[in-house]
Amino acid sequence: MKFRTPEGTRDIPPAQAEVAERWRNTALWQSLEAKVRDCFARFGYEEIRTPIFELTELFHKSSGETSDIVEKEMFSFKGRGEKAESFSLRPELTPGTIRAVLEDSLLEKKSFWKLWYMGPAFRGEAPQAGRFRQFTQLGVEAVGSADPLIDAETMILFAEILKSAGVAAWELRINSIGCGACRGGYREALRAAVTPELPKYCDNCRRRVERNVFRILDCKVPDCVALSSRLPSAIDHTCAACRGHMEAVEGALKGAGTPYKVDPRIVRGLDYYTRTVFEFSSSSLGAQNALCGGGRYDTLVRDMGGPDVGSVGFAAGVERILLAMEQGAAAKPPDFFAVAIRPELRAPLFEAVNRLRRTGLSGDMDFEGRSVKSQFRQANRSGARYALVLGPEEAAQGKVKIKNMLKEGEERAVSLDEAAAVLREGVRS
RNA sequence: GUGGCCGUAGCUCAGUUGGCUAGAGCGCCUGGUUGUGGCCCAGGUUGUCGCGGGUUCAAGUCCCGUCGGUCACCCCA
Repeated sequence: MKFRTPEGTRDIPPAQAEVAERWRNTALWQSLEAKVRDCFARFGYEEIRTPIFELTELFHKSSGETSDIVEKEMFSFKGRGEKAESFSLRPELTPGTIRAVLEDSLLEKKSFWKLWYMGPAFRGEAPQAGRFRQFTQLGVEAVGSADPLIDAETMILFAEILKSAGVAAWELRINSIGCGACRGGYREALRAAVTPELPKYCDNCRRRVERNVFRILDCKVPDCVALSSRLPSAIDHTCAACRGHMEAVEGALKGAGTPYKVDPRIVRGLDYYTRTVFEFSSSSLGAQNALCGGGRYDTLVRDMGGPDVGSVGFAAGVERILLAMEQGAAAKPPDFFAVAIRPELRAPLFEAVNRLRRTGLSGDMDFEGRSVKSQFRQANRSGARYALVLGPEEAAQGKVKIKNMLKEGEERAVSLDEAAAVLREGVRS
């Protein structure tokens, strides 16, 4: 085979292709997409769509220069012409979404927006179970509110998505990393606590002390985990306002019956988070077990040149949700499959099929000139409830025969006009 | 970028200490039925054994290289 998908990318064929990985079929995707849209609608979120590439600079400004994502995982390319700016395929959708909110002056029209999105994102990492170079993110951004209830709402919403998708094995962990007022103090407290034992930490962590101490907390090297478990936790260093915010978030989660755990090790890899951060993970996933990550970002909109308003959002991996849900989905079978007894009847049959389709029924026929037996085999395989049979006898009377594929021996000849009614009646029951 | 494992039919895989013409199950096709599917029966179809080189009388099998996949580290959705 000469051509294959680029490393870390996947095709999603129709369900009948029966590829080994159950999640790779468009029937399953469509059913999840429908459920997800329904959840967003029930919670009052509206869809926004943005380009899949943006100016590279946008990601540097928003996601943070030191985050791994912009540091080494972006697919960047030069634009055309004189200016030849650098563009990048989006590694996440939050920056583009906020950019759009500002560019289209959404906040001038309404001071608070609940937006959702779903679309491809790209990161140049080494692929692995549940990790792809092109993957699909779905997420929300609630822009223009500092209300702790909206933090809780995004989490409750995602839990609802998991429920309706049929993902049972999940866990929600939350943390507060403080605001502009208290984060600096915590940073210093961390540095002070880490420095004396610095040689005991891994190479990575030693670099993190200067660049981003907080990330030491989510290092997975066993020695570092042991060391960092004794470090001061963010919650103890947050200001009264941040503590109050966290308590309100927890209260709302409890009230909604959404189970969660406070985990001081949740830090997040992106620079823009403030106060609430959270992560949904699933034990049925493998090493890459994060389903969804999110949190509050109270300074991002302002940093990007917009008004000083608070926001909160999350992003989830659609492939991972699909991977974690155990039930499959089959394609919807057509209402009928038409069979021509003689090759010369294929043209009139084709006409009949199209007439029935125009009435709203779904149906198909053979396009390979197969034998009658084979056509019935196809009818059976398609899952159609009815076979529509056109042979010399029926043609002579201007009729077609309708055969019920589910009931042995049930056949009746009717005029084409009646056929539509009979099929619709049968399909409905 | 680093490391482990794996590349044989459309799919899942077997293939012994190197040894006849490379196999099974499933699928697919045709027939058993002047115009009837599923079940059954009969027959049929498909291979660059990932690629290149080496050892050997002989390589799917051993060696080297290479490409691809996969899992893990890292990081994250």
